[in-house]
Amino acid sequence: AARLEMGSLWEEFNRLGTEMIVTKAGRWELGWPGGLQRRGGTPFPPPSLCRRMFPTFQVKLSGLDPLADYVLLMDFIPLDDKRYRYAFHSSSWLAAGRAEPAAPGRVHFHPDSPAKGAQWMRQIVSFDKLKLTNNLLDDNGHIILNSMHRYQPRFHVVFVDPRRDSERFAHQNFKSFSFPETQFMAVTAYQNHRITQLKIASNPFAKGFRDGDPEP
Amino acid sequence: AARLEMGSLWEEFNRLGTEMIVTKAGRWELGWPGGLQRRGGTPFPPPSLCRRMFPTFQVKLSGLDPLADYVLLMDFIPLDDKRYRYAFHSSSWLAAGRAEPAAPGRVHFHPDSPAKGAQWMRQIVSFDKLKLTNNLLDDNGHIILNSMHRYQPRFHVVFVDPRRDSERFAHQNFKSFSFPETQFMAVTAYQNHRITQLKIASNPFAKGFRDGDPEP
DNA sequence: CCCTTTTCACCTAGGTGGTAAGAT
DNA sequence: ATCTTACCACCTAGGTGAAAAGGG
Repeated sequence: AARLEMGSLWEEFNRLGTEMIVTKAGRWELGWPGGLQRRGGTPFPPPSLCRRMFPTFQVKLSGLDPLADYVLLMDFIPLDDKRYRYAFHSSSWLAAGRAEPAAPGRVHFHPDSPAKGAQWMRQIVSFDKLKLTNNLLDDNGHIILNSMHRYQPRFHVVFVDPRRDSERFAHQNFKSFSFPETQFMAVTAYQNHRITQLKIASNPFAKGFRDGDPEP
Repeated sequence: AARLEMGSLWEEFNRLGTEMIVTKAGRWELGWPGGLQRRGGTPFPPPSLCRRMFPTFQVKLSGLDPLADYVLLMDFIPLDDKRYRYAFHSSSWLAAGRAEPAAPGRVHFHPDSPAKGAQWMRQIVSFDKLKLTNNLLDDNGHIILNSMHRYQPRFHVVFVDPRRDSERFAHQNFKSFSFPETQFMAVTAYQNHRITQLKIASNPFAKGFRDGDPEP
């Protein structure tokens, strides 16, 4: 079994309509567009400025065979075949035509895979290395999504079957989980200001944008 | 086979007499000694202020079975049974009695262990998570060393034998490497100023202490 | 006296949304 | 008008040796 962590935060976002930022910027071939430096002074910063998800997808696993090997991974499926736009006057999303051609289907393997069931169950499994991009040509292995389209994250547990011709049992060795409260709209910039404010309030890295004061 | 990376840097340190810092400070039970905060404002910082090695121990592996599993680990053996002190007037180390009782013998498993030979050989294997402490009661799994004693790092490659009663072949499944240029003296503060200057010049995290200017 | 511990300023490294400019 | 990008200030997180303070 798999229990979604931070469920109440996910639901809080979901009530407003979760948005996740997607960017391009996979790799810098020759340097920095407008100059040579970025911030502190790293001349040629390392690859990937693509965005993580917030909230981070995290699960607590149970019921695995402690001694068996498992591979954990995630993918993202379109929730419908529509394209959306945001209507500011009504603060709501409107369908705006059919979906663009689906991006290359990619999966993200949890970097600790494969590992024993005991290891996975010992603590919360966090997909905080997963990054989203809207670059169809991305070659960094990130998850490719279309902006202004809706997605459902999926989580898969694959039992590594030591038997030969284990392919024939593949369907038995595969368990998938979809948590509806983790659905989101991919965007290149936040549309709903209440989403922005909730991100700022709950993401530690956005503390610099907090107005007011404390919380418990 | 295993080739030591950054060999010329190790040799440069070794010619001067490499020193590695060891500290206590394994865990903070209740808070911060002189108050509640440290720097930026983290109220209860995460464990471990113990020190890494610099240079970092890194090797390039070859000749492994790409499809077999291997565990990589390191340990540290005393180079002699002496205690040392540093004579500033002569800028040299002098023997100063017998060694203190040996610290609990610990090993550091590379955190990617176990992994396939192909994975280990794909890129340089770096032990940058390895930390040194002089706290005999350390319970964070760090390597425990006595200050003012000399040590030889050792690197071990263990073939994970899938056969039953593989214990009987353990000696065959174990390959060890010692690079003499990685010997060092454990200290709580640097003694030889030339070591300090070389650390400052070559460790990126010490850039704040560099006087002069550039290098290629 | 010799060695250890604490605290600090200053870095590396990289995750935030804001903003203005650019693209379609 | 709508969406995208580049750059920025401001964070989190944590790895440096210096200097002062502490301990035998």
